[in-house]
This record gives sequence, structure tokens and C-alpha cells, in this order.
Amino acid sequence: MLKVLVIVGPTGVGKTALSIALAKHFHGEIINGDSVQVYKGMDIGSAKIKPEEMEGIPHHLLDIKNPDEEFSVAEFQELVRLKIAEIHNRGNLPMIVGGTGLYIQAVLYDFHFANEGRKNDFSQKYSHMSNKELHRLLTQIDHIEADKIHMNNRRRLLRALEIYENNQKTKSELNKQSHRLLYDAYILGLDMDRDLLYDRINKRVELMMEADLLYEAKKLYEAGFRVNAIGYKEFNDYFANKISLDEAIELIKKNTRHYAKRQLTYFRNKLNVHWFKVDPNEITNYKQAIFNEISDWLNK
RNA sequence: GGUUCGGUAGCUCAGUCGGUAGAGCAAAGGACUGAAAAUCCUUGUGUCGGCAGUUCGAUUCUGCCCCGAACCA
Repeated sequence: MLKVLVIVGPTGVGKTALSIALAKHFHGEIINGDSVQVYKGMDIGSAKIKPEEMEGIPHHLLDIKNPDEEFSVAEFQELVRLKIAEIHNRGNLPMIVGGTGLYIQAVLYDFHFANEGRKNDFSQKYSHMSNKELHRLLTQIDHIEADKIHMNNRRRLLRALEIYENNQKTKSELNKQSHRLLYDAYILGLDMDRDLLYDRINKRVELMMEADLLYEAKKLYEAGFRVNAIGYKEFNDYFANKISLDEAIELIKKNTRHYAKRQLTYFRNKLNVHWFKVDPNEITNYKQAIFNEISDWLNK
């Protein structure tokens, strides 16, 4: 099995800096594992690494989409698997660095996506039906899946129905997969005290504002893009004069905190992570521990 | 100094015609297979400012005290 080093962790914990240090030491090439950083023009708000910070380390799957283009787990999975093979052929170590748990999981495990095109008008088709009715409909088609989805989660209900229509097979049938790892992956997770993490997140949002996130968001807004990512969507209401600038900034902080928490939940419960607690006062100690662990894994 | 209004969950407040309390926000936990920075679910014990009095029983009524705000001197 091919070796892949994966670095996960909540937003703002310091994945980027660590990834550069590790890549330099272990001949790594970095593959972006973040669903928003694939988009061009979304640099400040997504905390994308700057070219001068890369220190010559190759980075893949950044800026591969325009803001109006679709992206999906299935496409990510395909692209990353190609990149992993490519990087190995060069004799380097592929490193996936990012915070989108589902995407990373789909690459590492044997998730299989049927070859279906997305239909944009799908939610239109059922717009006349209430959540309750959708749930009842799904129960008739696929009661196993329906039992797992809460009635209020309209998005999931629609998706399960869409899968059935596109494939003539139910979602629960299609997802009977073995949860087998396809790579020799070392999943490194960074964590830190929650208070400290939230403090860093709040401060980072302030830094983003100083770096003129507002201008970046405005460019996207004026170009007609309604970006649904944290750090952008909050400004849409501000531009529409529904909330004040301060309110928008506070919302970004709050949503980022909530997001970090969700990320941790996902990593904890879906991936087999080797956790390292980051203590900003003892950087050298935890870094040394990480380097040792990875050396051991590479030599296995 | 006087008058008035406040002091209840981390914050903003509601409430108990006397039977020890609940919303929003914050926060915590969880779900997750083609939008995932998305979408969705669950979770509220806090000396009801302090001390005394009345009462079977006080966060609720009364008195005094402490703290805050506004107004009047």
C-alpha cells in the first residue's frame, strides 16, 4: 500500500506551518484537503497558504475552480488519488493537509460513488412537499436510510431520493462498503485547549479583516457569486444592508468556532487519528515527538 | 444625602397571585458516502445579591445592609 501522510485538525490550529516543516524534512508534496481552498479568489477568508510561505514545497489542488464551478467529494476523491500516485512516482511523500473530514475519508477509504451527473433542478422537483412528506416518501423507498436521517434534514432526504432516481438503487444499498483503508495512511491530528483555539480563531478573523477580507468578499459579491463559505456568506447580509459590519464580523467568528467544533467531532469519530496536543509555549517538544513518530511509520 | 428602578444560568432577560425556576444567545456532545466552511439532532442546579423577620414553607411579602443605573439636591 502506498504511504500517505495526512494532517487534520480544526481550523486555526496550525496545520499549514507544520505541514511545511514536515514536507521539507520528509520530501513531501502537499495536497490540499480543504473544500474551500480549491476555489480561486477565496484566499484570505479560507486562510489559504501564500506562495511565499510555501518555501518551495509543491502544493496541489489549490485554485483549481472558479467560484461559480461545482465541486464535490467524488471529484476530490478522483483528483487526490491521481495526485497520490503521481507524487509517489516522483519518489516523494504525498501529504494531504486540510480540514474537510468527509473528503479525506472518501480518499482514504473505499468509498464508491456511482457515475451520476448532478441535476440542478432536483430540489425544485420536490419543493411542494414538506419535510414530513419527504421523509415518508423515503421510508417507502429505503426505510433503512430514512431511519438514519432526521425529518428536518431536508438536504439529506432530497439527496437520498436523488440517489434512488439516478441509480435505481437505494442509498443504503449503494453504501454497503467495507470501510477498508486503501492506503498506508498515517493520520496526524492537531488539537489544542478549546479556550485557546477559540481565542486564536477570534484573533485570526481580526487579522483577516486587516488583510482586507472585506474587499475580497466584495469582489466576489459584485461579480455575482454568492459564496456559501464562512468568511464570505456573512458579508452577503452586510452588503444587502441587513446587518452591520460588526455583526458580520462577530458572525464569522462564531461560525468559525462552531465549524472547528464540528471538525473535531468528525475527526474523532470517523478517522483513526494520532492526536497531538499543541501547546504554543512548547512548540519544539511536540514537533520533535511528531517527527519521531513519522520517522518510525516511514521506516516500517 | 434623598427618590425611583434594577441585582435570577457565562451574557441579555422572563417568571413564580408564597410550594426552590426558563427563554434567546454563548457553550458542550452527537449524526454525516456527490453542496460537507454544507445540512441536521440533543443538552439548562443556578447559594434567584447578603442577613434577618412573617410563614408549615420565601427567589417571591416586609425590614435593614451591599452593589449598579437614572433623576433630584
